[in-house]
Amino acid sequence: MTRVVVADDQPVVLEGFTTILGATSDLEVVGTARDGVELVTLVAATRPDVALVDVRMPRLDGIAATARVRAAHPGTHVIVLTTFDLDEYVTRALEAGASGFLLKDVPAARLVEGVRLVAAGALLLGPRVARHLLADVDAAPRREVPGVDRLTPREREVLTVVAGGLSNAEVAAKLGIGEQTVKTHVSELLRKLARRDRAQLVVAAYEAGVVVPG
Amino acid sequence: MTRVVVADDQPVVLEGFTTILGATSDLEVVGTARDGVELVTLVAATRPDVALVDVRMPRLDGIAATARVRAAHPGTHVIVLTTFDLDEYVTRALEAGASGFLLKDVPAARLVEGVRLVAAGALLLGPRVARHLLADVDAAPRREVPGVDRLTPREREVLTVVAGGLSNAEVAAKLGIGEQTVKTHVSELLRKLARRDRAQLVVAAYEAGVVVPG
DNA sequence: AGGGTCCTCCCTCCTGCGGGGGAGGGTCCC
DNA sequence: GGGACCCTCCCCCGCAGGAGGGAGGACCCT
Repeated sequence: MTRVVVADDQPVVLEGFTTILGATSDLEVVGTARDGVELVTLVAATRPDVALVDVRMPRLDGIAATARVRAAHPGTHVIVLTTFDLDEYVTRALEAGASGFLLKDVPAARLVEGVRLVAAGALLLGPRVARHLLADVDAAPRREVPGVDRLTPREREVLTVVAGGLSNAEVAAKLGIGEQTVKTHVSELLRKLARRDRAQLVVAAYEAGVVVPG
Repeated sequence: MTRVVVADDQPVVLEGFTTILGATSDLEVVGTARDGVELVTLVAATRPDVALVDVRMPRLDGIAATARVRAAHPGTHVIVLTTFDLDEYVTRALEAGASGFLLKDVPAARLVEGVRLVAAGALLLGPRVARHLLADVDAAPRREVPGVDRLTPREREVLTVVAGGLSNAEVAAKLGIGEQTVKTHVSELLRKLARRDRAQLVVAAYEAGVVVPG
């Protein structure tokens, strides 16, 4: 059962969302709030899986409320509700820890699906927001690790898994190949990246940005 | 009715996804492909709403196939299928125009929900991918590593050096102590941080922010 | 049709690593 | 004085990890 709270200053919106979510067997609305302050208190009291939060609210707006909720209760994923798909809210909301956006006139089916996916930890964005975000990805800070560019796709994949701290046998199981094959890939990684053992391989992976901490 | 095609070189995957999607009333699998070239032809012929595409395929890989599909038919939204939700394919796939990622062992319900949302134009990312993309936006979210606060000063020091990829003998030389002593500290680190080997210790160090890449 | 790359898997050999013990000396504080 | 830590060092032992080979099949490009 996924537990949800809804925050909006418009009673009609509150009513609508509660009705839709309450009609779904695996979703449950455990509370509603009419402003940001109420929301923060409500989340602290009910510890919901998902919070639907309007951007525009009295006393404490949706962005600030999202930041407080995320800071105090990381287990609660926030979906920001907007009337229009305004880009300027998007970045700030994401920085505040929001997991997704929905328009207030979203079809019932999509609302339900979105809540479920966000509860599972997914990030849910509209198409325009996506492009906006991708611009930042290109600026990802990576250190030059000599040899990473000469890795084959499979080797890169193995590196990622090894960098998670898995043993050869575990890597083999995860990739569905033999342990001997993993050893071959690892040896090749050590040679190409000029490292000595898998611990140094983990270091190289973090330096190269193949994995990101956090 | 949402029309879907599936592309994967593994018949079992093809079969599984087709069965799941076919059992849903508003989804319809209108074709399958075993490699990228087949996929491009299939999309041109059927104009589906969503294409589920494996990253690893013969002849034309999933990334390249995605780029061609998106260029020729922007109305078709692509979901990339991966074994992991965080690997070197993610960024390239998004640049190629993919709308989302799903693990091959995704639960049926989430698969169906994901397909519907992507068909509607949403961007769908897993939790780890989301963090990856938000790495530059989000302000360095240091993960809580249980036990790191119970380390003695010397242990913390050893951890930092070990996280540099040094062997026990090298750590000993660097700290001016015996190798046996280093082993004792390392064993203690493994125990307190609940890790198995020094590779996992390196991971823990990066997660805890004891060392910082870049 | 052939050369090159990649992925896959097999073998032997040996070292470094980590588990599981024990033990002495140092400081600090009760 | 007697704990309670912390740092230091020692032994034995089993094993995963890595070196150094070889080999077959699939694919790609020319």
